[in-house]
Amino acid sequence: MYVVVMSSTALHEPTFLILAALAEGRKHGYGLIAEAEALSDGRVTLRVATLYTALDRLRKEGLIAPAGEEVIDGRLRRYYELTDEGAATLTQEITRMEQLAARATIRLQHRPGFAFGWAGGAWA
Amino acid sequence: MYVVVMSSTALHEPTFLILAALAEGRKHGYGLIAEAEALSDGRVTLRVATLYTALDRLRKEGLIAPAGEEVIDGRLRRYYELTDEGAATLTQEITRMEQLAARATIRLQHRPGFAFGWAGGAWA
DNA sequence: TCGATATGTATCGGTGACTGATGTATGTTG
DNA sequence: CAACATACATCAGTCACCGATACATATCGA
Repeated sequence: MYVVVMSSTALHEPTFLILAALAEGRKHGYGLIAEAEALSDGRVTLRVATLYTALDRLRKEGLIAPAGEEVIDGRLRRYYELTDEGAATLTQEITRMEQLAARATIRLQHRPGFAFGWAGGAWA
Repeated sequence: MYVVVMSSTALHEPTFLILAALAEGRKHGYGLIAEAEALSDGRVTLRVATLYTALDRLRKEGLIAPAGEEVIDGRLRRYYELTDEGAATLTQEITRMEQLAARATIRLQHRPGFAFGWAGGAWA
């Protein structure tokens, strides 16, 4: 009998951005930094310390896997790719975010004094 | 001249749930625990240590404010409510989550080997 | 009546993800 | 030739979260 392990703990933003950046295909460390910055409209700059510790952690968890090494212009690139489990985790995280965002939006619209989008929004 | 302070750091899930739970109106500590559990379909149980340290932090940051105390059945209830700044932060966080979720979804659909939803989904 | 459970507040110490600083090496640019 | 960009990596510190614990009152079942 199998037991499905539900981690259920929400991903932190840097971790989410790494998985999302890898969804398109394999990338190396510095490529991930650029992709995460693009994904967040320049809001988030992945720090190298965050990146490499996260890559190591995610690899141990089986969400990503090494996908070859190349030397470009004399510099080593270590590539990573999403595993099927990583893609599943990302999908689950997306669902969580969408659902929470939708529910929070509804509650905000029920907020006492909510202005309904126009100035001085009283019913009369 | 005003400078808009962009915190830009993503909220952690417990913190987000507290703000979202308060969006409807004022609530007290244990009410927030119940509401957070409902918001997350029972996935997240706010821990009291997390709750009270978060309430204190959010109050200092001006995102929430005390909203009265009552004694119900001999037990004290301390109520909190969202400030306008807290509502703005929550709105911003919702936008962030929706945008990242949408972009991650697109990248997942571009994933090498993506099955397009049907079994053995090859074109040939 | 008495222990267990639920409600309600709060603190302490530990864990883990993130981050600033720093290190090493090579290629490019002014 | 110095500065900068690319590319790898580690260490120590911070901070939100969390398990454990504490205290008080009300309720419920044996």
